Amino acid sequence: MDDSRLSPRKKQILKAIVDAHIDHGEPVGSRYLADDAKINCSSATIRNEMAELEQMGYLVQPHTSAGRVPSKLGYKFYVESLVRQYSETKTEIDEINEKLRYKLTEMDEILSEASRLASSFTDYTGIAFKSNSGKVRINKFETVYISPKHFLLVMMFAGDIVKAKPIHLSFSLREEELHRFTEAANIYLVNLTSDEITMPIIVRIEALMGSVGAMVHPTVKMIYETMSELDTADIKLEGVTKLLQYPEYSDVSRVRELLGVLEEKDKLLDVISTHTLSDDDIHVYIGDDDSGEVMSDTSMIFKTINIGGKELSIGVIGPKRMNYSKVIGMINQLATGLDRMFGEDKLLGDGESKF
Amino acid sequence: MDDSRLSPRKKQILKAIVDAHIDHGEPVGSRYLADDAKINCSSATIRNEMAELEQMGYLVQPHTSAGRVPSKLGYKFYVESLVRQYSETKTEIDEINEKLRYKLTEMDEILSEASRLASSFTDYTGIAFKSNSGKVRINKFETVYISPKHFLLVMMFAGDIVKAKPIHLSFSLREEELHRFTEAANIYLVNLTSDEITMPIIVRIEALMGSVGAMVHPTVKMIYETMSELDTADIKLEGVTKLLQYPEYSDVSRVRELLGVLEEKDKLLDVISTHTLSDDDIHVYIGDDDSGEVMSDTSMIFKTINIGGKELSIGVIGPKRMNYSKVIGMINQLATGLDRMFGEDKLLGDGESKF
DNA sequence: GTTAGCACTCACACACATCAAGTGCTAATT
DNA sequence: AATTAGCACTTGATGTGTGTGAGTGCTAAC
Repeated sequence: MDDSRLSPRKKQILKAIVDAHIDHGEPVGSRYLADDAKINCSSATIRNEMAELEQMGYLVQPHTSAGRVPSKLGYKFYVESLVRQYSETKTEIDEINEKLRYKLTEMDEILSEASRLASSFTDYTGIAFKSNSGKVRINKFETVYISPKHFLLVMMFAGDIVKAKPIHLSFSLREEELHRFTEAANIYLVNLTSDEITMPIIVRIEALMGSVGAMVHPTVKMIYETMSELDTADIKLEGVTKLLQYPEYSDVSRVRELLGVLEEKDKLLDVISTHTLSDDDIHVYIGDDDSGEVMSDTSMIFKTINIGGKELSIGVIGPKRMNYSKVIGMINQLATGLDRMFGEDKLLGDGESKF
Repeated sequence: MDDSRLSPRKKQILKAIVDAHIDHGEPVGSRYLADDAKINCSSATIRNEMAELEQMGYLVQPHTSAGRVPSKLGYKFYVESLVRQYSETKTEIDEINEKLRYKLTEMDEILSEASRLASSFTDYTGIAFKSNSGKVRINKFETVYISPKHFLLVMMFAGDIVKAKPIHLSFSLREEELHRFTEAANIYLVNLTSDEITMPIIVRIEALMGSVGAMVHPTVKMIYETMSELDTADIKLEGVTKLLQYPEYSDVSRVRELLGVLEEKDKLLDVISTHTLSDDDIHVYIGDDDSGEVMSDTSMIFKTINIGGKELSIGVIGPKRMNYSKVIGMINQLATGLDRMFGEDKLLGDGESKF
């Protein structure tokens, strides 16, 4: 953004307005800025400056006799200056990367935990999601024989991801036959993506299995489903209720609109992917009231990190006037914090006294 | 409940009032009942009857010049007569019992799916939960060697529950050593509940493992965590947003209160366990405005079924004036519906054209 | 036992006056 | 030329009074 158009005092005033608005949630007047915020000039001067800032598009006036509120552009300026300030803390990411890598199997849990933390560190809704970048490939199969009609299918994927699913059959299978299937799977299915599992391949395995060919279909189905699950995007939200404390959401119709979007996770991912201003790896969505966007008066801010080949994003959702300074700091901290969290011994809750 | 106090006409009027209130959400007046509902007497007569019903405690009047609204007792009468009507459909449960049994490993998914269905069949929030009845016991262990620092731990529990978790070590383990651990675990840990895994047992296994004794702690920790997870109660909610469409929740503070309870799942389970009127296996919670209960103006209705030793409850949460008739029918249907759902071939979405 | 009629109650909507916050503009000051 | 004081003006918010309509309870007639 071209900040050069703004004199130092304009910047100072703009920042003060955003700060004040974030604190109190109401339009900011010239009087307040002159008296309580430490701007060293009279309210009249500030009014003049505000008028110019409004003309430049950084501020808007809800109605003639109200104070000013930051516009989308105003927030953008504010946030970008903050991001610049924080962006030094970039080193630790690779560390977590390595540490969390082995937890990838429980990506679900990581997402939940991350969004829970993001929410608990702030007064906003926590969000964590993985995008659907890249198809996963099978490395190797293994099976565990449990009973004639019941075995465990172990799938190992690229990037140290391991998934195990129980398979139930309606007929009996001998251990030797299961072993034969494992070998076949390791020949015909390895190194494929879910899309590449085709009918001819299945038929060939079925042929190999002879009289128990019927076990192939449910098993391959499970393989396919597991791979699809790993491929698809996923979002976890935590602490949605926290938003209700803000006056922005004192109108139920607005709450409904917002929760509606949050509940439809596809839609949310869509909003994220199309409407996000990214600066380094901190992404910011700022809802726009004018252009009738889906989530007006609402902002999202999150950071994307790359773990074991998957992109994982952590952040918060809150009112447009959310405390960006705090949030950006928190998100950066969270990256390192997660590290410690997952590394710590959390068994038994009451410490390890028992063991 | 003692219905004998109510004349047939009183019952008819009471039912009509509940119905009308459920439909329109507003107090019901005598005029409406006389004209639009098919009560064959004049409004004055109905007024007299209503006055008596109010005195008996079945109706309440928000203010002098408003119509009547069913009281908790009124709803109770209404619901009970419905439950009686539906309670014949009791046979199918054993069927689902058997079919879903093999899906138990993914109890999580069953819960999610069930609450999703309950919500989609109605215009209310779906709820599904398992209570923490009974501790799970280990039947057998199995391990799969993946790499020197990485193996898969397979745990089989009573009731055909199988869980597999990957274990990552910071040092190397030989396949033979892993095998030795599996044997030890099958001797010392089988048939225990999570509480019965004690320090002496762990020490003994560590001793057996000799130089690689350090692999015992993280592994047993995972076993303990897995068992705890199976033991603890869990709730899944779906479609919380749907509640916002009802005028009962047009006040944000009320929404906040409700969502607050729903988000704290322990609290919700507590409400469920203490405040529920049960009739057969259909349970009904009716919020009471007077007694300052947690969820005023809100009702829950759910059915409990027993699957593989675990109690699973499915139902909905909605405004007090929810469509009980529809909901009770739906819940009974859902039991059988789930059956078909889980049995169906859902692979590939676009049918099985591909295979 | 039922019904018609009427006086009464009360929430709600509407109009209207008042209030306070905040602006824009002009003229005076530095 | 920039800053400031002062003042008229705008506008949402708040409070008050009144009318309206839905609905009741009661009494008297059927």
